Amino acid sequence: MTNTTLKLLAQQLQLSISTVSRALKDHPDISASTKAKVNALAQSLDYEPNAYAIQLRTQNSKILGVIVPAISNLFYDSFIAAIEEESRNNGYALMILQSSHNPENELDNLKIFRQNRVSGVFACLSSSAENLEVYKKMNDRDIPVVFFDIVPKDNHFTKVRMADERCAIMAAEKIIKRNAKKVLALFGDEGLSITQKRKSAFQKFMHDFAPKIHCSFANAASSREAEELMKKSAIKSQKPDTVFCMTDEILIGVMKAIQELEIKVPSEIGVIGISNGFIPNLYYPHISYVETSGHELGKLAFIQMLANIKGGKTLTELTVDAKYVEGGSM
Amino acid sequence: MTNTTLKLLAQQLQLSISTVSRALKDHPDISASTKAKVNALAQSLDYEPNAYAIQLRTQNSKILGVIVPAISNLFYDSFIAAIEEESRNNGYALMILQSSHNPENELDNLKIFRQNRVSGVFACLSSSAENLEVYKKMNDRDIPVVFFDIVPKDNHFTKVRMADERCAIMAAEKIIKRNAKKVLALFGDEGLSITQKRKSAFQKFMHDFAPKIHCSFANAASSREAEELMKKSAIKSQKPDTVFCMTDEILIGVMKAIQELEIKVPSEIGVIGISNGFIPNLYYPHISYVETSGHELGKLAFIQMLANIKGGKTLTELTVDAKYVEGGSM
DNA sequence: ACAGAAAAAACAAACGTTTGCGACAATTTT
DNA sequence: AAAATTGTCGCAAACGTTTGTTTTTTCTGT
Repeated sequence: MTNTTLKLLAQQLQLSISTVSRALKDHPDISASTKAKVNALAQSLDYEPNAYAIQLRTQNSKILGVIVPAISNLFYDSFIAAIEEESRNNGYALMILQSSHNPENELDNLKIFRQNRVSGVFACLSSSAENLEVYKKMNDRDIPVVFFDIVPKDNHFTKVRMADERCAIMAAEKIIKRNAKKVLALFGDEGLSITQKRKSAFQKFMHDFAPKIHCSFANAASSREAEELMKKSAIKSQKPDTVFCMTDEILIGVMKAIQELEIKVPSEIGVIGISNGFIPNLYYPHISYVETSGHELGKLAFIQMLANIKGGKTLTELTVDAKYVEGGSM
Repeated sequence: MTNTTLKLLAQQLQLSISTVSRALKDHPDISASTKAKVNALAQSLDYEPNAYAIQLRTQNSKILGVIVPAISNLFYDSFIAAIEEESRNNGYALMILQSSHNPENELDNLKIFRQNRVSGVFACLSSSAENLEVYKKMNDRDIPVVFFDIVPKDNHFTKVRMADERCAIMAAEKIIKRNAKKVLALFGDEGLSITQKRKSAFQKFMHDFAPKIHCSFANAASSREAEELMKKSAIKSQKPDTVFCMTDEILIGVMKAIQELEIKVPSEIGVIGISNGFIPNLYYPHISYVETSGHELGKLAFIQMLANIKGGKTLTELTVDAKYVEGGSM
């Protein structure tokens, strides 16, 4: 079955293509009666405008690209869900690609985006390798780029991210309130700027406001490592009475250790994390956490994108604030 | 900055557009020397073919659509990850939309797909409401549809899904091997055909091969409900010694109850689930489960899609088999 | 009844490709 | 030496829209 086009409609109605086109979009030049006829026929032949022809003509694809390290990720998928929703409400379609933490894939994906003349791209850098030239090239072509979560240091770009320092500090505050004596603070991949920010903010705050609390810091690149660190720490004579987990991944490892060693939460040990909330609510008691909402971030990113698309350049770094969610683990 | 087009290249090289076009795709008509020149200039001006013009001309979009109830889902996101990977390897781009379990959104999304003349769509029905006409319409327009996971009963479509009955039976076998005396079997939303399949297969198998084991069956629509059911059951004088969880959601609720009541796994109770593996590995000991891999399913779906696109119609229902993964919970 | 204005509709070009066909030279064949 | 073949390349139409401009039709007021 051949697709129905404006031409087909025009022929059947003995009208010109332009008249049909204008009728369909309710242009004032067209009489009410013709509009009615056109709409009726379009309906019955279920006409669907060809998006490609439109974009070719208008140079506006109404497609946004998203590039994430991995879709299968508790944080990113809520981010994606948010911008997907916003996109649909604003007449945009989404094209989602994942880099799988591989810079090469990232380049391939960006090429697809360029070839599809996306109206904008949301990007989360894959790993620490900042190959920013490509993104600059997109900006040169008037394709706005909004970075989220893992953003470049360069501030020629629009960026949205969580208030990383605030997150860490909020957690530190809670730890101090709990009257902790000895805390184990576990952070993620040392190469990531997000880790550095959270770690240094946490360290500084603890040092400034609770110098007497004994803190041991460590980095765990995986859930497994976090589990090992927790186990080792629990065997020592001086067991920690509170553990801070910078990411869900770390929290998972820590909780596995806690379950295995049958340590009681929160009586024997307090647990606090930074998370979007899914993982902390898997346990009993629920783990207290500082919420970093991918959903919120997505909404914010979308607003920025729209502003970029409509009103030219607005190069800013925005952060979405965090809030503390009480579980029963502190 | 204006995008570089074939026309621009042609002008700068004093060649015709068609020659440039052919040179770029290594057409035998063009001499090696011209090809070299063209490629060189194209490179330096980094020419990117306009996907829209191409599709308008060739009527082939090289874009595939995916429609899922929700991206934020442990199962779907691995499915998506798989087809995203395959797509990229095969020169397709992916357009992902979520229906949010809302049939209306599903329709909107399908419209976007039609307007973008996607080459095919992967669809997972949102809820039990089967509005299949739309999908038939897509097939009429030679847009292949591959249903996955939640598929229609109608067999005019290509479908891939997990071997639901087998999953349930494999779990039942393990339960019998464990010498269970009293088992609590928890299933999901009763309206879903997937629930019915798993439940009836499980029941029948237990009845046929282990009639002496006492089984109580129940449906839980949410994690919360599962938690309640588990708690109630554990308080009874006749506690179950084994619990079967049809989904991750149920497993989460059950484990929360188990942690709260401090029941020992597997000595006091055996736990087995059906899952893609993420959730079961969050606990200590790891929960034993029958694996339903979204990843596998995605690969299979993609193969089916390619077959549909290339070789006309192949209307079949394929299932991917499950395997048992031993944790420490049985 | 007629000029002039307003309303309605048609014309045509453009967006960036692909591709069948024809043009022209250089080379080979008879 | 004429004819056929081959190697390179250009012409032009087409894909389905949108939109500025022009043409045709209809409606005013006098």
